[in-house]
Amino acid sequence: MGEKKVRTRFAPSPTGFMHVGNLRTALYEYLIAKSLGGDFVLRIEDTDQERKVEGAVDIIYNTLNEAGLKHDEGPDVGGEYGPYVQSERKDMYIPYANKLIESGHAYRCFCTKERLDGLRANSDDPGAGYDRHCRNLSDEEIQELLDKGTPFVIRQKMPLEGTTTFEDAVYGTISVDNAELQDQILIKADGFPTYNFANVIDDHTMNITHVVRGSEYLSSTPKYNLLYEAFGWEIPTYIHLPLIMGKNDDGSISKLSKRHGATSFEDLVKAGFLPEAIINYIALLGWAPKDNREMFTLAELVQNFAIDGISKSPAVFDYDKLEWFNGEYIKAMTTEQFAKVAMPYFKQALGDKELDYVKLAGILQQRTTRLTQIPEKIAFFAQLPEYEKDLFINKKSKTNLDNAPSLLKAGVEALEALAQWDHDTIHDCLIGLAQKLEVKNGTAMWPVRIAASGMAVTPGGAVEILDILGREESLERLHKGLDKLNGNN
RNA sequence: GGCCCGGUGGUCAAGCGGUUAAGACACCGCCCUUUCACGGCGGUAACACGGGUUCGAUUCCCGUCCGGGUCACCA
Repeated sequence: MGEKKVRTRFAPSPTGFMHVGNLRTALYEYLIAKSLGGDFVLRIEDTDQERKVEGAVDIIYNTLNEAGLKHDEGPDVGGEYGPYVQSERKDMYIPYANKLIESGHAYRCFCTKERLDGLRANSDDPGAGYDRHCRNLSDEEIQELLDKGTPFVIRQKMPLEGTTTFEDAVYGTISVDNAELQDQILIKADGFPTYNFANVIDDHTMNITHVVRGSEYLSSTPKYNLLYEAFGWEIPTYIHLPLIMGKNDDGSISKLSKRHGATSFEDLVKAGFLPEAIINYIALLGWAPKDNREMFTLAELVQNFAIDGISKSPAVFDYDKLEWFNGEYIKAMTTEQFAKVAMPYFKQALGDKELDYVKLAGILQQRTTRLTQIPEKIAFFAQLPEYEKDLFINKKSKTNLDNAPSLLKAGVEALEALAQWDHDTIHDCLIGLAQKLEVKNGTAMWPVRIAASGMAVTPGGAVEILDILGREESLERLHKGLDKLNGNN
């Protein structure tokens, strides 16, 4: 008799984007399943017909795919517990709800939406809820309403006293007074189940062993438990995750949401972050390994993940740290790999201009932390920007407007005499020049780099820039610089 | 407001009765250097507060304060 196979599920509702909080939940669900040799299933929770968004399901597939979180079962890959879309399971829920009515754990509520709204409006208690008006209708009353075709919802009949207690794998034992629990709706007037009800039915019928979700569900978990108990079903292992928070403009902190900037996976990718870096970073938002390690591939996370490493306290999403991770991932790539992911950004800055992209990638790789930084860093390759003479002044390099003209002139002459134009030749030429003039390397290099780029800060030094620019364009730019220094321009 | 959860540097986070309270990001210096980066070295900075329990509390208990979550025919 082996243990039951571990099964976790990611159950997003198709809202049109994948929030990082959801992605992190999906990641942990994946890691828990895989680290325990189990299955990770995808279920689409689309019971809210009013909120349907076209194409939203594809975004879920794409994100999971780009993130590498491969699901074992789901609407697209199938499985023996289908269907995996809740709207397609619609007919399953009502019989279960009726069973609850029969056993006295639920009842029909004929109250109108207007009455409910009025209830809230007339109360000064912000926590006021449903007054259980229909909880004790007589059989005759119910039959009469039914005969008239009055629309109704099905509500869960909560115990009026006592407490409900459950165990959470990260938060421990949690008890709530039953009196706190609302008679929540199980089946809506349109016949669709609410999220809370569908979840329990689906998790049970799909044999989910570990229910992993954000800690915002902590306080509604007793309601779930009561449902499991009413059906006599085995209660799954609960694993609630600490929330991911965002910093507001005023410095306060709240649950990460749209107002905190780029908070969907897509936004982040658009902002120049690599999927691997995003995954690595969010894995550490709420979980820490036994040792001090920070860099993890997905496969390494599977090997190292442990539920007892999950934290209880909320974590603030830190873009700086994400950016650091991104830089590390960029540096870890081969130059060819980097050139490949950077290509769209090269094109964006350079248009049709043909340069040696691998060389370009070589000088950019060590100084790029976000792909989107690339265009502005290399725009000067496409066109020499307008620049001020003052750029030739640099204290550290000991250059100024007095010595720059002769320095640059000597540089141009030396470079023009070159039989070959490649990195090493240019390098030796300029170093040799510095020696001949008895100045620091930097003193000879500075005016050349400025004239070649028109920028105070560039990726790569004078040698690299000249090499990439090529002989003709380099010399042309250097002459322009000379003219500028000599006041002919 | 009721209920639930949390509280170690600015941020992430080790720690699980005895430590000079790790590490990472960010920040600040210095070094390296043809600019900026990268890299190397070093630095500033934390156990929310008050009571207990204990020989001894960051660690255990209680209270206070602070923060967050939740109270929908949303998920």
